[in-house]
Amino acid sequence: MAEKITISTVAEHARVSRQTVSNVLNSPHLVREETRERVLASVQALGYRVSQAARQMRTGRSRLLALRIDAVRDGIHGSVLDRFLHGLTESADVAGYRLMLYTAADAAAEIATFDDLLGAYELDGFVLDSTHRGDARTAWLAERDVPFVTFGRPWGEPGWHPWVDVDGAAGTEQATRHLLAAGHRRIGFIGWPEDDGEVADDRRTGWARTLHASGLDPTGLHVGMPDGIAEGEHAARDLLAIPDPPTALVCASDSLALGALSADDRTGPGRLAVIGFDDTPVAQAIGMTSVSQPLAEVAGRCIDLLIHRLDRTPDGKVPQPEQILLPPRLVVRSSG
Amino acid sequence: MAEKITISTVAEHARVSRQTVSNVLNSPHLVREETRERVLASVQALGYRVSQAARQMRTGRSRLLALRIDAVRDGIHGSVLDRFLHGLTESADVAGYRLMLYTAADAAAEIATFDDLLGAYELDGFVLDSTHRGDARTAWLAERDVPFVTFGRPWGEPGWHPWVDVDGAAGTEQATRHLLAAGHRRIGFIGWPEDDGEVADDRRTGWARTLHASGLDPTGLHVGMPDGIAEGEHAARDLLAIPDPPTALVCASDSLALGALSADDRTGPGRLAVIGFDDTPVAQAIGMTSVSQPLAEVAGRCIDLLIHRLDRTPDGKVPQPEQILLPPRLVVRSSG
DNA sequence: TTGTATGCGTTATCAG
DNA sequence: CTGATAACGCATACAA
Repeated sequence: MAEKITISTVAEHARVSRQTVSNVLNSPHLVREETRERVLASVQALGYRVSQAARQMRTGRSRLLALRIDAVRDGIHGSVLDRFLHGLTESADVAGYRLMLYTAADAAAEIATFDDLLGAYELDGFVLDSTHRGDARTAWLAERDVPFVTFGRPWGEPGWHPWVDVDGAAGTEQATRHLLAAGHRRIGFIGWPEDDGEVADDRRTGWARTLHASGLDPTGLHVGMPDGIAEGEHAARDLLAIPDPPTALVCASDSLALGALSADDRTGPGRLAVIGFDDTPVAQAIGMTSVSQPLAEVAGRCIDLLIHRLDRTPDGKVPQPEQILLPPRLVVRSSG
Repeated sequence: MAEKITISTVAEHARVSRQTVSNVLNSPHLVREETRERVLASVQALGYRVSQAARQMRTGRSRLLALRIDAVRDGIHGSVLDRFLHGLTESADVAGYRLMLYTAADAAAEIATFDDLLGAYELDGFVLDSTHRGDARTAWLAERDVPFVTFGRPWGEPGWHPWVDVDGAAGTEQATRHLLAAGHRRIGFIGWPEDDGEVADDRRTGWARTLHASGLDPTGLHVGMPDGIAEGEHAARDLLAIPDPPTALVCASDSLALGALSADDRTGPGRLAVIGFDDTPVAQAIGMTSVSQPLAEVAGRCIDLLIHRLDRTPDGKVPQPEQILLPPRLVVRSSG
């Protein structure tokens, strides 16, 4: 076992005081170039690393960020979280932060966990997702001045905290435009029920406004269903049964789209065109056209915003929260 | 902002010494029942939480475990990691540990990260996955006496470190038995190339031995391909082209199985039966029979083994490493 | 059983 | 620019 290498070890080795080493690390501008290089060389030579625990004790900051990881509700969504997680870890890493995971069954439990994590580990910030109007979690955190970002808009008042989101309406708009360009004129939409939240509205809106902009009437061409394959199939059957049925469908999720695809047993050129949302592995697997969210970028921006908020804290004043809305990208495959 | 609640605050509130509070927390048996309850009540009342940073400084233990999260190579595998991750987080939580994430491009980078994490955060242990024969990571960790478990066997000498794994051969055996029971006699196997590692061998073995046990000859009925949909389709076409072709296929992954499925355009009773492996969302989505790994249990056992190793460290002697091999479960759907 | 003293590695303050 | 000193919150040996 190698001896523990502390800041004193380095100081001795570089023949300076302990404090100078600390300065080299934390306030390089205070130290003469020559000295700094010597110290840095010693740091390298000894393989010294600052003890986060000791630093944290002194500064009250842990350089730790936290993210909730849910039980897998809808398996099909797994990969979204997956890619997001990787992006977060990587971005946090380059900024000198680490990501910690926690679980919670519901919002109340999550808030209790905030308290725990803050008390025990002095976490520097949180990344939240699946936010909704009047989210109790964001209110709790804001009230205590805990830094956080959300992946998802606070639909009520979009400006009050930092967030990053993907423009769902722009996504369904792209999908709809693509179908229009392919010659479709009767384009339906399968989404989630009206009262299912703002994301549902958002995605439907992009489709509806695009049809309108082309002088087409979306009335009667959309149906809302809970998310799921069977639900998608059912919804598609309903839409195909109306007079002058749609020749193409835009869907709010890959699950719905997958179901829709199986509702049509025609093959060849006359086949129903279907576009999904999220570009999950399922879509990739079966060659389904889908709207892809730029998750790595979302993650990167989340970290940026959070770090920015963190680094400015010493000023005393909280900076103006920033918001970033990212466009998704249509991945065209064979289904539409 | 509420005042910082330290062990002294609690001591005052409970009218005992600071030390007594510490004892209540760390060595309850040293404290009289009555006193202990009073202290615990104060802890509750004040919402006190021990500072991990301070504790860590004293004890050298962080109550932090680390896991690598890769870039998504094969999207279809995403959900496996996902469920595993959730299981780990949850199990670690109940044991009083937290999970930290890190990324690394390759084994060398991962080892550098070990060093970093150990030096800066004094991590208590690591959970590794995708281990292989002669894994440099496990050797490095073992050499430094760093506690770790792996999800996956060290195929060379199975007994030298704690691990949890899923019995792949048992999985393909179940799949093959299921097909035999359904009346199939010509059952093929699509796996990975011979030199693709031990997992590939393992999964193929289960299939082959089951056919043998039924007096059937597996010769010429299997093909190895890199993982992928297109590869699966190609492999299936090859197998269907031989004289007396298979009527059913067991596959080493859902990707391969998905491809295999699309290689057969027959419908109805005569259709090629296909069974996948991993029970990914894709399988669930399209109703494909697949072998499911008990990921939550794997995660739980990993944490158990790790904690066990951690808690015994004070003894001085390293306990005998334990190994756990878990059986997978066949999820029967419509494809086979 | 309880209290007292000390140190873990770092950073902030302040004097040189 | 550099060096001494205190303090962060907790746990441990030791004495009472």
